Amino acid sequence: MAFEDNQVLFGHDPEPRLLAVELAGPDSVELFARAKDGSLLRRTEPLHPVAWVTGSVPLERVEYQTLKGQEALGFLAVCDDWPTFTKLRTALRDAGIGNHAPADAAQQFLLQSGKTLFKGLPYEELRRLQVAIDVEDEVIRRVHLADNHGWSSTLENPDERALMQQLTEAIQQHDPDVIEGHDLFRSILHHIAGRAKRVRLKLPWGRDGSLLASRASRLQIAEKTIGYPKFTAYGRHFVDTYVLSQFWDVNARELEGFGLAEVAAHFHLEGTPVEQTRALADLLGGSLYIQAQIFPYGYQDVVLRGNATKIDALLVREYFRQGHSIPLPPETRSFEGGYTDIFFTGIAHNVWHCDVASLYPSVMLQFGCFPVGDRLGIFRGLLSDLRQFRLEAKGKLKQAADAASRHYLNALQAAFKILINSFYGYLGFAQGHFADFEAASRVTQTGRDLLRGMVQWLRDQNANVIEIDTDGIYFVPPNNVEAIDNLQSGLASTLPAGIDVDFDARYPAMFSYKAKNYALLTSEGDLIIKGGALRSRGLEKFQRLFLESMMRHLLEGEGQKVAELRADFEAHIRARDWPIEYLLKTDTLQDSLAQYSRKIEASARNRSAPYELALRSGKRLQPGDQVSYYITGTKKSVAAYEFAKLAEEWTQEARDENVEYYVAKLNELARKFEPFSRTEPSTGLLF
DNA sequence: ACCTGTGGCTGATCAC
DNA sequence: GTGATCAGCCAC
Repeated sequence: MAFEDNQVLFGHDPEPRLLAVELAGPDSVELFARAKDGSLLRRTEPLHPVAWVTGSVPLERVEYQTLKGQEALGFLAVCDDWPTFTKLRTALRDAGIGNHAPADAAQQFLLQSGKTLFKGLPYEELRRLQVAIDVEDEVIRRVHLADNHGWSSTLENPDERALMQQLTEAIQQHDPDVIEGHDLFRSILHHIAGRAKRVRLKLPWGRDGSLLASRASRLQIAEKTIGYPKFTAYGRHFVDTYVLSQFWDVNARELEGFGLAEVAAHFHLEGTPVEQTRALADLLGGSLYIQAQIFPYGYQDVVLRGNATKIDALLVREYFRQGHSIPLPPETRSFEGGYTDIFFTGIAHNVWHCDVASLYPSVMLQFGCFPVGDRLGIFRGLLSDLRQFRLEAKGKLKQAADAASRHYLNALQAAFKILINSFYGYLGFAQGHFADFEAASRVTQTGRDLLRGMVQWLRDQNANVIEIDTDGIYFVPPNNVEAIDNLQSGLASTLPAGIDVDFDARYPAMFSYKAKNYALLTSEGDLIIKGGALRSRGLEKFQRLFLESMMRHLLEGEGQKVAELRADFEAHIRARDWPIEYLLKTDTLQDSLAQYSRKIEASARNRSAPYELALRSGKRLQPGDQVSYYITGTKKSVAAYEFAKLAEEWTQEARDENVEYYVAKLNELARKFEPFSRTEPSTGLLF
């Protein structure tokens, strides 16, 4: 059976080639689909929005159904139409009645029908339009367009109003399913909508001729909350490659900045901005196209919603299909996480790494850590199927001959991986209806126990354990050939069934600094640096470069060269002959400027340079925006927020960077690592 | 309006 | 100076 036939995962209605769902009338949605001959199909279907409720409020045109089981959200309120649904939501809130009432029509329809977008529609058949704009003095001068079938065009018109009119016509004529752009929401569409309003031009970008619309929204990406205007156009999806880049970097942490030029350079993408945008969307968006076939959300929302939320929607869809009640999200409580420890700091040689293959998913399945409220066992079934599917997809990927199926299978396995890895997080997700903090706690407890057992076993074999973090161990193997031969099988035999350990890498040398902070030298001579203290973007570039060179010296047994390195860096700072980029600090704003000011007013936070600069310069910066700055003055101790200047204020002529301040920083850094460069060139005695 | 989790390190600021 | 606190970023 193909994975696509799994109805819990891909939905219980296999209707193929759907493109979009939109609310078309009070009680109907319009469905868009791509016919095999390439034409656009449209039809309407009825929609009766539903809400899950703990009790009822009397309201006309609302009918209540009793759901199976004993969970708190035990009734389904079925509304005649959308206005009634809106009234119901208000009434429920006013009456303080617990409920779950998804306020998105496409989600409602997809959830109820079991349909999803894009099933059986090859990625290439999606009509994607890429947009970029040239802005000079706040005025839009040119619009660059391209699509995924080889067409491209640049619109240019000194009359801005006419230019945007041309753009609108191009969109209507080209009729894309997806509009892609880099910083599409916060920059491109924001500009276009702003300018259009100014010149009193309407933007009928919808497939029914309706106008481009927007509302303020926020995006949670790891520790960052990014404010943005969420634009919508009827029958189309907006995909922002800036957002894709942000999500990608949560795991990679490799991007210095998030502008198109920087991101494209990082991925070695050639061509014009629109071509780079398309390439980025292809590179980072593959799994989202699969996700759209799985989750009851529009494509645009699949991109913008969090993984735990999407898993919740899968569970709710299946409970709806079975007419079963669902729990309210449980009361939150904190719980302990992974086991992290460090047993040796300094330089070690011949370092091995082993880790437990997908620790948390394995623990959940082998130790039965599942949501207590999931009476139908959907969570367990999904997780177990997904694991199986991912293995199968990877197997097929190995055998796939043509590029298109390789691309598809790779996207498929990537989507499965993302989902699998989100299941543990879902257990501790405060808004998850089936969240279970006890279960989450058992998962991590079991993980910690397993790791402790592994560490003890390795020590019993006379291995030297250096550092561990959650599911992996760095260690120096015993000095005994037979013991080494049996290390992997021996360790494996101590572990429970279903818990597999991989010995996945060996390194000639490791610099172990602090927990979650270390550097590895590969046998190819590459340096792998981990941890905020050693490679954070919060550090100035010269500090990162110093650390990198220093660690290379340490790992290559040339610690004596570090003193020279420090002197060289100091000379450059004093000579002021580095580009200013070496001295810039770049911070990402988390608060809005107004929030910052309020907090300062209330003494709820300290002053900080990037916010002060943003306020002083009058720039309208939002959460998620980055500010690059350097420190001026002459004394080594200065309050950064008083002496900071924006990067763009710096000039070659003035060169007013604070030399003493940066030299002091360099010396502080060198001093911190000085003990490690004094270590004798290793004789292997350390391990 | 939106949200997957915990653990750990560092620099900046500020009260003492 | 020192310690506490916050913000930011990173590992898994």
